[in-house]
Amino acid sequence: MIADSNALIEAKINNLRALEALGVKPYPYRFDVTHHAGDLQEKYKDLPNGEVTGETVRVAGRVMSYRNSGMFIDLRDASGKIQIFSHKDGTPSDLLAQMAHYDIGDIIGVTGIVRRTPRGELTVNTQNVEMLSKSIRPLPEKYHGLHDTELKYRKRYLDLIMNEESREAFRKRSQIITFIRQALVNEGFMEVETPMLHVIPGGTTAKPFLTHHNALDMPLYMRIAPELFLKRLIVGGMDKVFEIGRNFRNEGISIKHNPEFTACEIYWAYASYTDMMALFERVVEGAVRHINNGETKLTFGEHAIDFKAPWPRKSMVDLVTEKTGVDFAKIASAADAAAKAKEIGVHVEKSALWGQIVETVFAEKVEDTLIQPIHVIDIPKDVMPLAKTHPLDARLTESFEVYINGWEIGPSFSELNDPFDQRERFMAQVAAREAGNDEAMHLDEDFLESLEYGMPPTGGLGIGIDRLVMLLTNSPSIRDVIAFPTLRHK
RNA sequence: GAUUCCGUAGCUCAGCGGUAGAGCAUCUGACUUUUAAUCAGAGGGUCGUGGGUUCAAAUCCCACCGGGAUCACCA
Repeated sequence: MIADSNALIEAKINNLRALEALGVKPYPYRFDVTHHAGDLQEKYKDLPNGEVTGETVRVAGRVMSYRNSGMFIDLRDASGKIQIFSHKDGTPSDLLAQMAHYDIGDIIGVTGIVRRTPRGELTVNTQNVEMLSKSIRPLPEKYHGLHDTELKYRKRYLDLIMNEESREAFRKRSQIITFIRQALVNEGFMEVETPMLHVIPGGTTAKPFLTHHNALDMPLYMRIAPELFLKRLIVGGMDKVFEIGRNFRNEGISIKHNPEFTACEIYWAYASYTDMMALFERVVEGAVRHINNGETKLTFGEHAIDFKAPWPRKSMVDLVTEKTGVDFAKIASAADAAAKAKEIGVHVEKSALWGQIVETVFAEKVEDTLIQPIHVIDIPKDVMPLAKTHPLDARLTESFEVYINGWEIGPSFSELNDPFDQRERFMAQVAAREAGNDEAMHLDEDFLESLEYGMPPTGGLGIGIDRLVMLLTNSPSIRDVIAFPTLRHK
């Protein structure tokens, strides 16, 4: 019955059989929980040692520790821990006989009186205990928890049972997403859902996953970004929309990349990128305060990061100049730019455009130094095919990317709504694709048609939720904030 | 994809050419106001898999499987 049975599992099954022999049903249907451990800890935090309350509670959770032959049990639920006390003089003997067959890992429900022991531990004095689910597999080592990274990712439930840091990271993830959603709704944005199965993958440059619809007998791509559909909603008159959801990119896996990841994309009609910068700051600073006792300062690794807005705004070209001494704004041709890049030790492709060269130099020389939050603005048009041309420099766009801890947290721009300009940009992408760049965008005629009906001037914004959660939970790997990261099949 | 490190009991880890080890967990017993409970005893292993070198391999070499890290594309 158990695929990989061993002596430890057999011992627990023996306990299960012993309970059944005593008339206990090991997998009953429900239990009325009246209190949670964490709430009781909070409610009675000032209860003096040795005091007994008059409160009878019903708590349920997992047995994490079993001491003095079961007289003391540490019970943990989603909110925290509470001790269970069953003294032989105060507990019915038939109940004690059952409890002798309890194991660490079992899920039990306890009815009893709350007190604080003379040693200071908040405790429920047993009146009744019920087996709610018999565990038949051994838990990992109680002190060190589960360290093995592969096991943590493949059996996340064990990681969550054993490691408080993991529970905390996923609690905070939920709080961050809930905060962002609520903050946007409070500002009048409407949450929408757009397709994850795309006929044409669009909205960014990335390699897609390809799948197939049987009934329609046609290929479909998993979305790499929701952008083009959200803009269609803007065309349709939904002036403030956002979507929080999964994107899929068929690219390398790393400490900062998972093939499926969560992004929040926001579109705001009649706004421009400056409005989006302020919105970005409100949302992220607010999220930090929300999970950080109202404070804006957090530590990530060796860095102290202050999320307090406003964040500086510096153009990508100027940042490159500051770091390298080379002012690419004064270099007109791609060939000269490439030569200059080579001079300062940055390798660029022969076919690279001016904007691609600037971005490459930025990525190699500047990115890692941007620890405190900053808006890197006015990104070259060559690498931003969906952003409005900058009114003061046609080589640039009205755009920004937020960098924190040297990571790009999210891109944003004034959305290109000129259908003629957009068509030209798509054609440039098509040319790049034909020249061998398999990440270049596809031509999306249907999207162009929607722009031709007229899209208002619009600000757009994307936030990489996983990276934001990493930052806010001091998690060095994206796998620490994605419950079930993509792994090779074993 | 390249480079590099790791894989030993259910878990956390030692051992790194000469009989497979510890702690927790498990089992038996003691103990009944403990909290990494304690004390006494016991059981538990195809050292990731397959090949090779050697009198002898967990240990050295090669391949493969799985994982981590770094690098490249990318949020």
